[in-house]
Amino acid sequence: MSDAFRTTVQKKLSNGDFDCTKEFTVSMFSGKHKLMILWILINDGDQGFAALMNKLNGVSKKVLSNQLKELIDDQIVNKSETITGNTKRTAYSLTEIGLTLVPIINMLNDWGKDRLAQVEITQKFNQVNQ
Amino acid sequence: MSDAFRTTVQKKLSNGDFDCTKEFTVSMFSGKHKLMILWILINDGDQGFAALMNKLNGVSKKVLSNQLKELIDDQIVNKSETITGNTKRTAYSLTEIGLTLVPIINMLNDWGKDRLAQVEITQKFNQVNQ
DNA sequence: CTGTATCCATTCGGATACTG
DNA sequence: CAGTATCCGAATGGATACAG
Repeated sequence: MSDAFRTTVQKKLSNGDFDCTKEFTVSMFSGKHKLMILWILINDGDQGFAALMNKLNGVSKKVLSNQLKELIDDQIVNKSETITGNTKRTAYSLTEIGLTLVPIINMLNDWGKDRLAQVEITQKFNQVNQ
Repeated sequence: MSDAFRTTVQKKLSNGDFDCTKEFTVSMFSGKHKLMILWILINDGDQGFAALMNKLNGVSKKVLSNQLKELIDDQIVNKSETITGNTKRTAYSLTEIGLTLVPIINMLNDWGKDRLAQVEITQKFNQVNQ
């Protein structure tokens, strides 16, 4: 899923058209890796840039950087930098607003799990009857 | 949002990788107009092609056609054709599986409404304090 | 009315090289 | 470690013309 949502929603909103509330919500996680980024922050806690790179398996730095920027822009994710001596440490974490997305993400996960289980059963059923 | 989700998720699934349950759910409505299509079917009941075109405001036939095809493919939407005499009537409706998305879509709508209200209040607050 | 076929512009994400 | 810059290919959506 690309981000036709985010751009379109932002245009609508800046034109005073607020009839896109559900699209607005989806635009929070419509980047290809955003859901997974949020999932990691929810389950594994705060993460540095490299840790996210590893856990995301196959994202380029540019893309990860962009998706994080948008999440920060949308106030879903917070970036903190702590400097100890001459080493800088970056950490990304969920904001309070980001935390309010957790029930939604869990619901998405549950629906997908149930649906995939259904599909699997159907496939087996069809195989048996072939 | 484009449909990087749908394609990616389908590839993962066909490779036996089922670790994308939430992405799978989002892929159900990741096309630019799918959420709105579902919203219309939920609130206004079954619709013909032309009715959807009108209510969607600015979609091209090709795009609408594609998004409907994918929704049908995902078993979220059903297409029925009734022929009376020599006139054919097409109607799109939600399937039983499609109906199970309703709570999710309502949740998305609620979150967006609340969040936009927050943002609006914040903006007014900032204006007052300028 | 309900689409399909073609062409085109834009956007998004991936690979790679470079920087502090 | 944490990015930015550049170039590129693929995918999406829009406009328009044509068809059953």
